[in-house]
Amino acid sequence: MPELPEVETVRRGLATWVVGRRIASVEVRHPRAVRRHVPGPEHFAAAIAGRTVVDVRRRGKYLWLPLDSGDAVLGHLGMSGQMLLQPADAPDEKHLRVRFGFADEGPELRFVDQRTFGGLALSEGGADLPAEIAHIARDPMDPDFSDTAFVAALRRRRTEIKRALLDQSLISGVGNIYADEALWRARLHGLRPTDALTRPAVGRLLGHVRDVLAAATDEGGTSFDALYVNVNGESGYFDRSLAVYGREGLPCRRCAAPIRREPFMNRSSFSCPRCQPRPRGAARG
DNA sequence: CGCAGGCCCTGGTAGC
DNA sequence: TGCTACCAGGGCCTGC
Repeated sequence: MPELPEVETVRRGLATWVVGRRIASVEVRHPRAVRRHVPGPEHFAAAIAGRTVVDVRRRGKYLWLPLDSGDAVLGHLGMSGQMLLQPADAPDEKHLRVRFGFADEGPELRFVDQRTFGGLALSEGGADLPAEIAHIARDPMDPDFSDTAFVAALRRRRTEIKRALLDQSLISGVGNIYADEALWRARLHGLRPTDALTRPAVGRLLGHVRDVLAAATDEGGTSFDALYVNVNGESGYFDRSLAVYGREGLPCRRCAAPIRREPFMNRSSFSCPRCQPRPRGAARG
């Protein structure tokens, strides 16, 4: 569920609360949370303890905390990951995975993750950009994202447009929710073949992707339940603004046709049957 | 190489 | 009531 707007909301919260603070202790409560850190949980904890957080950065759905050692704590929230600032004496969350205590004895940083798809790792020398995520494309809010290169790369693909939007090596930060929302705004069905889209059509779609990501970030992200929250445990409000996602059977906000839901990659796609006609030859869901 | 699909997880809920 | 089945889904990995 956390896509770019949700991760950016968390990044901003962390930037406010942890930059400039020295980490005094690291406690890994569940080894799966640091499974991407090959040297293991003990190494993870030892390499971070004593270091100061100097920044909080993001690319797509990945976050990282550059440390004064030149390394970085790299994190992904997966589906249910949370980064929470909590008083040190607050009771442990049920799904607390990693706890960071600070030398100033102020609020702790806690990584909480119910479904454990998320995780943390120490990226050696990764303060600027962790090598582990070098394959992740820039996201569309990155000032160095190239629109023309994206349009060209997308049109070279031999796949469907929604699959391309979800491909983090082509454009990062977009997940199932915002892909559906951007496609609705662009009046494109997700099964449209990428190589049949014109440059202007892809350019318009990219504009809608950017618009919906920006609007959702302004609202603090989207949340349907208590799983996604910012660092203070608060939910965003963008779910009120969704046009198609999760709105099966409800009227399209443009034309009032009932929103349809179709199976897609073991999950669901939502679209308007009138504004977003299924392309010729595409199998019915 | 590009692309498609399986798998990892667990809490909530629908259905019987 | 209590059980089971299913669903949510991002990214890594494998196989074609």
